[in-house]
Amino acid sequence: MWGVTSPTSPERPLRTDAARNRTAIVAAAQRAFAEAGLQVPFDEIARRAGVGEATVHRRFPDRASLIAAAFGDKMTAYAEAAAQALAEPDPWQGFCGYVRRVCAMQSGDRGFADLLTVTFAAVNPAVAQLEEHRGSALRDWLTIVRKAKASGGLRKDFHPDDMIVLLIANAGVVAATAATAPDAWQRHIEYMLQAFAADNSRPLPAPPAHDALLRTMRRTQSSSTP
Amino acid sequence: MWGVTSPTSPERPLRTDAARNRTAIVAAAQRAFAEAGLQVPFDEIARRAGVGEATVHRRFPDRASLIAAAFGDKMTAYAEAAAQALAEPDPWQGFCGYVRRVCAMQSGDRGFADLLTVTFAAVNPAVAQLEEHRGSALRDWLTIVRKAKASGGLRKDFHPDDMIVLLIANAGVVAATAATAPDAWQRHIEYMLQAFAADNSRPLPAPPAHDALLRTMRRTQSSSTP
DNA sequence: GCGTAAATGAAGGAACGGCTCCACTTACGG
DNA sequence: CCGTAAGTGGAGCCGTTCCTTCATTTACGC
Repeated sequence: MWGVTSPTSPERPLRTDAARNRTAIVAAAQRAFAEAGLQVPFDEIARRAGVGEATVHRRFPDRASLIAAAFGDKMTAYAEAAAQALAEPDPWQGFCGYVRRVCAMQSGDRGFADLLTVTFAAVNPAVAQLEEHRGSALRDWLTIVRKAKASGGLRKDFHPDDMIVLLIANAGVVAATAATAPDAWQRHIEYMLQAFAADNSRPLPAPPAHDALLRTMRRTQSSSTP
Repeated sequence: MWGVTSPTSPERPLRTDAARNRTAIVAAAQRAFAEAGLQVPFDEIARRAGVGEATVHRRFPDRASLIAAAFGDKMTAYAEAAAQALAEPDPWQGFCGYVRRVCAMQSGDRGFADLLTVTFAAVNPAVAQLEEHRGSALRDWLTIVRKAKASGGLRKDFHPDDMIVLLIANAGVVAATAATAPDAWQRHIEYMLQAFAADNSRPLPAPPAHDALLRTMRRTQSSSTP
């Protein structure tokens, strides 16, 4: 019973004032998430939107619904970035460009940084679409990796899941440094890209089981960065 | 007025029952911090120690005092690890071994992982000693880096502060994967070490200002990993 | 033993965040 | 216009966490 989740929903449309408020809430949530991460208090979002807290809860009964509404566009852009990287003529450039681009998206939006390291159970259509975009990006990523290896640019023992760990690491860096050294992530990522290059690559520990990483992303809430 | 901070303090010694409780609190805090990070609720620690919450607050008026008491030994080991790495005959092996060792310490203790990415204002002797050990490790680290560069193993454009970002990244990885893929950090670190090697190194973005990273570590609390 | 200062923890205050109730307001079809 | 269903937000409940108060218990010097 999560009510109407989109202005163009098949359900009975919202009254004009309600639709206006819904838009304001989503916009406020986008700003608040970007600045403070996915766990911003609801009352902060309500305050920014100029509505009561109850209105936020009425329109978005759980955090996942609000997150899905707030990040719909950004997740679309995320999936499109993967598709574009795939179209890049030089596969290794496509690979590097994609990694840089996604990490840059994380650095510009703390909520998005978090979002890329967490999955949601699809409790409503908006959340499901979010996860679909994630899946689409992932499928393209597998191809990006395959072609980058074939081109000789990417080391052969690179595992697609290495990107998940990279995103988690980058989310940590971005969260910690956003206020004080907002470009710190770039150097870290360039180090990683140089490590991913085929030249001079040396043996690595085995990657974690894919299942384990999926479970990692399924963690609901946890506190970690002190 | 933060009471007696060590059983061997110059102040009037604790009564035997109080000393026993203090020891139990520190032991409980070590376990709780290791499992759940630096922000474990005080009542959780009190419960584990089998004392009332008030007793914890009486002995350790603020979180920093308790953290300092709980991590005294580990910070000593941290400083010693740097000194030992310095004694290693092959400077590049010393460098790699130290990075691996410190990251392993982070992976084994979520509280310690957090601790290495945060500094505390020295409000009492125990905290001051903690920060002294951190400083000692840092001084040795500068030498480790210098010698590793001189030996030709470490790339010349490596900056000592790169380790801070690495510790932040690793803390994020460890926090996210501890429950599900506890060895995930190793592969990430090996990638980084290969990137740090002198062979085939390519240009990097400039590192952030050192001041900015110090300010980063001075952040008090923040929530980030969702 | 015993008097006393030290030590204790149950209880409670204050701040916060999620979430709900419900009396009041507003849009909008007729 | 106006009746009504939709919409709203202040007020308040519940759970959590930090921290303090204070009546009771305990260790220890004599």
